[in-house]
Amino acid sequence: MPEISKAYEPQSVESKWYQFWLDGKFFVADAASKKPAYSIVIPPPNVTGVLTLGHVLNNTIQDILARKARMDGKEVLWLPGTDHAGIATQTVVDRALKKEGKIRHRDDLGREKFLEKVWEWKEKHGGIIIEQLKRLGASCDWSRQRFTMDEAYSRCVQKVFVDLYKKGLIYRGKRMVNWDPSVQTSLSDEEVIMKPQNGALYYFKVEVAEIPGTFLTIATTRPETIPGDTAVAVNPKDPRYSQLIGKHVLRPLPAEYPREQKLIPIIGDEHVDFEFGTGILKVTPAHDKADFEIGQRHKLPIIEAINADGSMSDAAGADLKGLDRFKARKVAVEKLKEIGAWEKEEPYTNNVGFSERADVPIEPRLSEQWFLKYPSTEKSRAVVAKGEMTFHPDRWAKVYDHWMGNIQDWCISRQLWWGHRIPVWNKHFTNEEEYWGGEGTVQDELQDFLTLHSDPDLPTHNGDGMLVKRFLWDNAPEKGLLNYPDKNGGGFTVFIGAGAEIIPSLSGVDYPLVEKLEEAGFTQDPDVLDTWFSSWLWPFATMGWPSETETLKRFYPTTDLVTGPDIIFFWVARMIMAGYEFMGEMPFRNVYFTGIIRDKQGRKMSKSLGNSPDPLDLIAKFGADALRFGVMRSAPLGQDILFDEQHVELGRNFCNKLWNACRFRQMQAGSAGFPIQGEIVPQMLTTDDKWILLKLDHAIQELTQSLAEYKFSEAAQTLYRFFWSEYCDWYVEATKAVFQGTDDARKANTLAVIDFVLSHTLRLFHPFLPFITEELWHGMGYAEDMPEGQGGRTIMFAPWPKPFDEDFRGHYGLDDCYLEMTDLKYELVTLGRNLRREANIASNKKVKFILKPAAHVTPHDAAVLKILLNAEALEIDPNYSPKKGTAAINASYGDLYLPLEGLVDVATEKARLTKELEKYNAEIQKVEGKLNNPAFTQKVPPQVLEEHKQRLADWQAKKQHVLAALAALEG
RNA sequence: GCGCGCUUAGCUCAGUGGUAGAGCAUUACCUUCACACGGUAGGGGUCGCAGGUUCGAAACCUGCAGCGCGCACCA
Repeated sequence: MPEISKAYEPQSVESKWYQFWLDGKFFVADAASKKPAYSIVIPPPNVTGVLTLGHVLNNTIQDILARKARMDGKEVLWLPGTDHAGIATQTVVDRALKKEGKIRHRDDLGREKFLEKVWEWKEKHGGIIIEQLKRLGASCDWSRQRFTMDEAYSRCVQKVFVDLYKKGLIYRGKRMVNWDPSVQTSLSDEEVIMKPQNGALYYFKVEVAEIPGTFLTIATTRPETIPGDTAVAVNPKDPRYSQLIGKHVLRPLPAEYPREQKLIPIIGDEHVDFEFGTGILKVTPAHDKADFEIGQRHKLPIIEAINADGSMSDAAGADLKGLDRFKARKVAVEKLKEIGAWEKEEPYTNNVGFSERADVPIEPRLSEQWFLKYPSTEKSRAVVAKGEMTFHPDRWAKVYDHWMGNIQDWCISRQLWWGHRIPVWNKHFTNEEEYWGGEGTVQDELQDFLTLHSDPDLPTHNGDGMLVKRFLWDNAPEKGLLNYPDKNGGGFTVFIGAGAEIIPSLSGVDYPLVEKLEEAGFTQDPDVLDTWFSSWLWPFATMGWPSETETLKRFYPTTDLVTGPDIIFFWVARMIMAGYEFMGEMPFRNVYFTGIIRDKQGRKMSKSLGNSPDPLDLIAKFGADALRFGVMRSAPLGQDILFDEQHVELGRNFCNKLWNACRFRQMQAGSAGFPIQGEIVPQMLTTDDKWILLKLDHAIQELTQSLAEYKFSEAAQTLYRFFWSEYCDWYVEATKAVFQGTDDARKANTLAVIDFVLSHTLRLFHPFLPFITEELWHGMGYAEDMPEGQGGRTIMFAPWPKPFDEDFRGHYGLDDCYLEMTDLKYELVTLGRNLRREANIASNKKVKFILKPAAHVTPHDAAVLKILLNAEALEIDPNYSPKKGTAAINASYGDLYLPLEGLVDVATEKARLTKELEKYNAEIQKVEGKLNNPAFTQKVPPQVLEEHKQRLADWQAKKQHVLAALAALEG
């Protein structure tokens, strides 16, 4: 540090050291290393995403953990990568292409061309967030960076699909699913969020067909689905209506239908709540989950009134057909009014499911999808319940447990193009001959291959083995497979799941299966898998599974996972299940759930609110370290973080303080004009030296403890307090007494203490502030004193400071009594400064103090007091007797006098003392009240009694001192 | 509806039965030779409400209120 600027300038420092770390390959994990392993996998951000404050929080924590682990001597793997994020990415690219006017709909391009565009987009924008993470200082092993659609990763996904299928856990079925009409895909239950919506409850009436003139009133929130009604239901125990069960009503819509087409039965079903609405429920099996179940129970027909895109179908009738579902609601109401079926509407708030991503109301829709029955649920649930895997904060364990206890099958297929395509091929055959093919045909060849490589243990339909599945129409329902894949015509369909193990390049079998299948007219299932169906494999798929790689052996299970609680079910729970199912072991030992970043007002960050600052702007303005520190200092465990730029400013100020504290040391060394050698001479240590060393020891202990408990904000506060309030405010100021003196040996020793403290402090700071600490580590020359691999090249591998042991304390004479002794000295200083202030003496005015000490005061302590009090002179006089007009404070360290003649009017000082006296009197009364209570003195533990007695004595002593001071003032 | 969490200074939060704390904000004074991205000293709280346990409650128990979250859901 030859030229030290007055303020820390992060920009050039940050890029310099990040490049240095990359060049040194310091982030690269060595699977062959003998060190104990520490590993953490990044929650992969969306490949096309940009860095948000949420990422900053999350990745700073991970970086702190990783850097701390390196300093603890661990072999650290922090494995980075990105997620293909099916819906999000497809939507982004789709929108961009439309905006450029290149397409009106993705069908204009077709699947293959569209996917090319997505890959182009990925190549162009996919690196952005990774580069941004580097700006933040993330110490990821970039040589192991993965993407969820890397070729090897895709093979993992295929293998998992086929394995789970073989285990009977994946099945295809026609079910009620959550349908997003905007993207036109199914969604899992987790992707649907319920939102209260202000709507109306519409009442309309229907005539009972068998009893003309008798009408029933039905309440519904969705009149537009009336054309899809295939029954009305009442509770069989409801005396008002039970006698009507078995009769029919005339459905009012579509209005143009003839009478016989309007007849729908009145059925009895326990599901109906007779207190809601009128106690009569219209049953729309095609568009409501509960109604679908009623429909199944009563074998009701299903009429689809709404199309996949959310428009009304032909079956909705002439009036509604083609309309958007919400427009249709209004039109349906109008129509009911027109035909005289209308009764009334009431305002009503109900919960409506919204697509989490597209934020549009989802539509329950009957469709054929792939489902997964979750594997390894019991182990996964137990490991958290038993505390073998720890959640921080632990209340999330309860949320997890509840979900695991009510787990539903997972709809894993999506009607998208961007994603892992389902590894299933099928072809419909009209007859057996066509299926078997003639001698020498592709068909025949396929049969031979598949029979050879199929799994004999698999339950079969026609003896074809595992990977060749023939689902005859007749057999399909028995297997719970409803008419897959289509139900047109006779014949049968062959279904082939091509798992990773039979793809030639992996199995060593030289047979291009997929090509042959396609040559034989097979087509691949058009759907892709839910993005999370690849993400849930992340901890081991990124490490080379299914191969038993060295990385996997060394670093799986991972140590910590850091993520947001919003994806506890999407990702965390599923990773745990996948870990047990495929690795036989938990994927991570500890999970840390961050809070959610909100703005100052507590609102979620969002683009539309414009309350989401760009972290890169903040880095440019304040520095990456400042951003990290500011965020960490305001991120208590388990609570949301209210973000305010002031926090970052505080981080910037803190870095500057650190910078200048080091600058101060350099300036003292420079002016000392002699070579510094770092050895501390124990005999020369002052009480201040011992005090700061003991404070350092405390800070090391507290910090180590906080980090072990994942209390990052507490850790940041400890650092802040130690460095600013203890080191800078007291110790540095106290050392000026030495540096302004003439004793070179003392100066050298003080510098040695400073170097000791700073070199430890920089290490304690490094996980939080990687850039500035590296800069100072080298600039201050501390690197030179360390062995090559342990701080000599980079602070990254400098050993994490350990609390002082007995030998160390003994050698340097670090007895805890110095803490108390020095605290008392500093207390005197604060009281003395207070005296100045109360006397209205300007900060820059030097005045004379007289100290009447309680014990011997060394020349060093006297010099320290003089400097800290900003005194012109400090006279030590054990026999001092104050004259009239002298302000005084009385502390354990001694009595301090400030002759006020000509400085202030005595009345102000008198008022101050009187106020103080009142305070002491009140305290004395409080303690005396307790001590005079026999119930207290008899029942309280002796130790507490002693404390109270001592406290009383202290207050009384202070009172006496104030009385004396008042007397002194008056002379 | 079920479950979880929160309520302490203007703000954000620590505080597991014994003298109410921190940071920020705020007020006053100070450009003193590391730092004004700074220094020094202050002011500010019936610890959500009501009961109970206890010699003693911010803390433990019960009830209530308000806020937030998760799950389920009646059309």
